[in-house]
Amino acid sequence: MTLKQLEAFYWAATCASFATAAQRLNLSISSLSKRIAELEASLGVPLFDRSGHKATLSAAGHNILDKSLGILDLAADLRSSATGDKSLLAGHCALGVGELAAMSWLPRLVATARLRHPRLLMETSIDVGARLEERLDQGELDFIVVAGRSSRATILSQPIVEAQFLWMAAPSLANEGSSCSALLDRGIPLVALPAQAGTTRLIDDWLMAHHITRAERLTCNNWGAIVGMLTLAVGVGIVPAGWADRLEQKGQLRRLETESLLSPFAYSFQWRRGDTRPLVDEMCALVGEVADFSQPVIFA
Amino acid sequence: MTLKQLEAFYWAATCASFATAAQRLNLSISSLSKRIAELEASLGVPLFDRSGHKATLSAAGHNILDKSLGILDLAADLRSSATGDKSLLAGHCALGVGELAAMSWLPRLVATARLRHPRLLMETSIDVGARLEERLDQGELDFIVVAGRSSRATILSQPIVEAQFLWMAAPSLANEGSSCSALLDRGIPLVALPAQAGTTRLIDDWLMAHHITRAERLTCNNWGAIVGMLTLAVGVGIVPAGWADRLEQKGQLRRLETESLLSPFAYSFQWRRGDTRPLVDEMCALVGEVADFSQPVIFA
DNA sequence: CACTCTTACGGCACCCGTAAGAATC
DNA sequence: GATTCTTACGGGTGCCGTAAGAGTG
Repeated sequence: MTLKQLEAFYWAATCASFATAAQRLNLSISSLSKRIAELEASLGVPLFDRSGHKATLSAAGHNILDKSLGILDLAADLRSSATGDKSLLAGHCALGVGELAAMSWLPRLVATARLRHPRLLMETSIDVGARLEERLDQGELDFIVVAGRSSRATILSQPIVEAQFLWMAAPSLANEGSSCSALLDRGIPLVALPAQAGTTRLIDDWLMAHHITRAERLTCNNWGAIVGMLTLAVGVGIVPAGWADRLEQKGQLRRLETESLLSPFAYSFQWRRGDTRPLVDEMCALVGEVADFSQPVIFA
Repeated sequence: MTLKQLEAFYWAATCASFATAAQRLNLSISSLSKRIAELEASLGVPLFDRSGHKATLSAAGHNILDKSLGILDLAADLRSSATGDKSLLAGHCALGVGELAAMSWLPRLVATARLRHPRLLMETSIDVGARLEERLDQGELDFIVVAGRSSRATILSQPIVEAQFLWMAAPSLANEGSSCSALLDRGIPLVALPAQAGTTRLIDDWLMAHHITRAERLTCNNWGAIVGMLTLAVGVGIVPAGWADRLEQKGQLRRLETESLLSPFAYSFQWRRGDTRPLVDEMCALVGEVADFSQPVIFA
């Protein structure tokens, strides 16, 4: 029994497939498979049930999963306490955020994390919340920061920050004091992210509350393009409050009147249940420090 | 970092020398040395201070000693819980007992242990208490069962059983009702174990209490020989109560009258502080079950 | 000189990745 | 056929023990 075998087993057991686990370990699938086979031989017990299409954890595998994680955690603890690098993370970290985060605080997060943990390699994925959740569940990502809480039992959520969105449109479309619902009623299209995105739920709630059902939708999976379309008077849409201020100062967009504000939109840090690595705690705290959707890093 | 390296480090750190540790691990000294060097390279910190004649734990080494033991314990726990062999010990176990135990309950202990833990190899050492304590402290033994408690800070003691000793002499030396002190006063020598033995302290206490100072002593480090000498009327001596009955029935020895009985003699299970392996708990319980000095396995 | 630990070295075994195979859906 | 995992195989690396070396008391 070796630490490598336990590590291979842990990732194979918690990821959706051996292929995913192998990728996380920078290992070939065959080597991972052999490591697990060796561990099974060493323990004298099959850890996976290979009868089906994909290998699933056996009862014996379930029994030792927690223990193997405990050993790996202790080993990491020993490593960090030996080097004296107080809580210095090292290795490899895969995270996912929405595009809005990518355009605002994600660069700060990576910069800060690299500063505090120079040995930590970070791999960031930008995608819509639903897909990130899927990838987190499959074990491809260590954590994600997305809108709302996850409904999956395998994913834990920690609220991090709230973002305020505002309805806006180009000055050419909306006079000062123009109402959002009036514009939508006039058939001006709604420019927004696709259905899987968290902000789309926010918009739907608002529309529902205002009994607006027949809004025409233009969807785009890129916030920069959406803001661009708004400035070019393609339609109306929502924009983070901080962005709205800047765009209004430049005269590119105008804030719309609404009967009620959009609800503050809660973003949460999400990670896999059972993942007790210090990495998760540290990154959650770090995200809590830097997460701020209101200030875009780059503004055309 | 590997489990083998941690194991090598743990034993090297807790044994008196690398040589002892290597022996416990069934490993050559050079391999052990290299494993430790590799661990140090992996952690980037010297774990031992090699400036002196013998390698001593460095501060960094002290820091990770507990953690490495924790990892090894968890690994052993995982191993046993995976195989389903509920609390089945395996591997190698070195123990030490006095000769009296060797002649009475030690065979029972080994037999019982082998029955419950077929994969456990046992290596028994018979010696006097002081030397066993020394060897336990040096890491050559896992546990010992000796008279009294240890005074060393590095050794923990758990009282196990009390043994009653009786003064006896050959019928040719002592008439029925003869007094022990009278015989000693008449210059009949005392036949006993050497000074390092626990029972010698018991005798000294008794002599002190009875103000007997000028007893002539014949020492021998073998109980069989001592009993033999007693039966051949070489002198007087003490014998475990159970033995006394048998010897008296056969007419080989006669119980002596005394003003006061020898104090009941407490034997204790002793192990190294910090050794939290299940092996220790299990063997302590096992010894508690079988330890009984009163019935010798073989009687001539 | 006795003792403890480290270094050099030859041999064996282990472990990795590529590539092909087996089994399921 | 696509996906998932396992098995065969060549190459390199790691790890062990023997033997010699270095340093201490």
